[in-house]
Amino acid sequence: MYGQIEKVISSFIDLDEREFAYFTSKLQVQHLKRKELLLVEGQVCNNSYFINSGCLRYFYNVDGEEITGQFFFENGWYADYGSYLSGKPSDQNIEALEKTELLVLPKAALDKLFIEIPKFEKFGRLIAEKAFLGMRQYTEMLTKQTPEERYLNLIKDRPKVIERIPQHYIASYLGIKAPSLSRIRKRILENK
Amino acid sequence: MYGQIEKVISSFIDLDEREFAYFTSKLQVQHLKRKELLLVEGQVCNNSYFINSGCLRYFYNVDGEEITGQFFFENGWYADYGSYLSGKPSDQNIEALEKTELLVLPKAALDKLFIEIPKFEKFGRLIAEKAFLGMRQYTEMLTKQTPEERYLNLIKDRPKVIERIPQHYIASYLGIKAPSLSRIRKRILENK
DNA sequence: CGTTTGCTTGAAGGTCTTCAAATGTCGTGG
DNA sequence: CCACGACATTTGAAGACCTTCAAGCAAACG
Repeated sequence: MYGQIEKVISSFIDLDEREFAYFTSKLQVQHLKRKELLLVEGQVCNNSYFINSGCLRYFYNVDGEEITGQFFFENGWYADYGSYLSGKPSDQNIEALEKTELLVLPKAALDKLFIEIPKFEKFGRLIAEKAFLGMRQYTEMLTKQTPEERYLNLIKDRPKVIERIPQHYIASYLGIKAPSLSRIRKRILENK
Repeated sequence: MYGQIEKVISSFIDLDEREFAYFTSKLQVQHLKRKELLLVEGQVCNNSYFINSGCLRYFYNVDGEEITGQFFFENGWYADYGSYLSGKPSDQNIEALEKTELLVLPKAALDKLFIEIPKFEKFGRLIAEKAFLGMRQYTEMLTKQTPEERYLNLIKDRPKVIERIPQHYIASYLGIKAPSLSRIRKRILENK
């Protein structure tokens, strides 16, 4: 039931058996169907989620058009950090792209863990640091690389995205439109 | 000498007088002239910096061209988080745009504080969370807004940038070239 | 007061977008 | 398990916006 979460937590902090059992006692399982929404714009994100299986994407709306911000796969964490931290309504939507199983960690539970087991404060810091670095990397990708370079690097660095995600979502994630990505793929094939 | 740093720290965690004195005992003062470099690509960032006065910008090179990533003003913090956390060489350069006074907090000192005064672990988490939100906001600005919207919002949200930073750095920060920003400004003036 | 640095402007060129239509693929219900 | 329908991808043509290159002008630092 608790999949790989112990391994993932252990890569951040050392917990003994009792602490881990206490931690898992806070978790709930949640299932999502393909295309089901986990969070809708306007709601407050009061949980963080560990992905046991499946995958999620988050997106936001600009002039009625969806922009995809990121994809999350099994053994990853998701929360709308902005809403989660501030308690304000989210401007994100989060959607399951496949049948997905989540472990839900309510904010109240994690806040309590920060106090009861101070090691978790470090866990919180490391998660935030990692989130920051991921976001910076994404930003630099958008500013440093041409669309074609972005796509080639995505193939190299995150093949899961190429294999499992519909192309028009990938295009949006790369900052271009679906027809442009299609033409980029054609160009790459022709130059091989 | 320690300017506003006490106030800024207090907004994150509560320290008593002794703890704060212990904290400041770790700090060193550093002065930079206009255009002086604080960190050069390839060096490891082993400090974090509190800005007493002046301002900094960080930039990185892409095909010989400088891209400006962010500006930092008095009472702000700066560190190249990527290099700081990993111990790997930085790919950033950091430059003083004005005569600048810094308080230097060595990484070793902060790591020691995490252990000696556990409250600092929370400080570290809050700083990381804030850094993440700032980076996400910047990314969404780049993806959601047109160049003209970005410039208008910058005027509204961060007038200091408009007043104190040369225009071609602002252009780079907004993801466009200097001549384009110049034309945007012209367009705005004409439509008033 | 000179020299460096930054800003503006024009013309030409490139790349992505838009719009639209045709083709292809995949998931679901029968 | 098949067939249908919805959704996704590809492609063409035209257009928009930013960039490039280059030159002239303005401003500001020392």
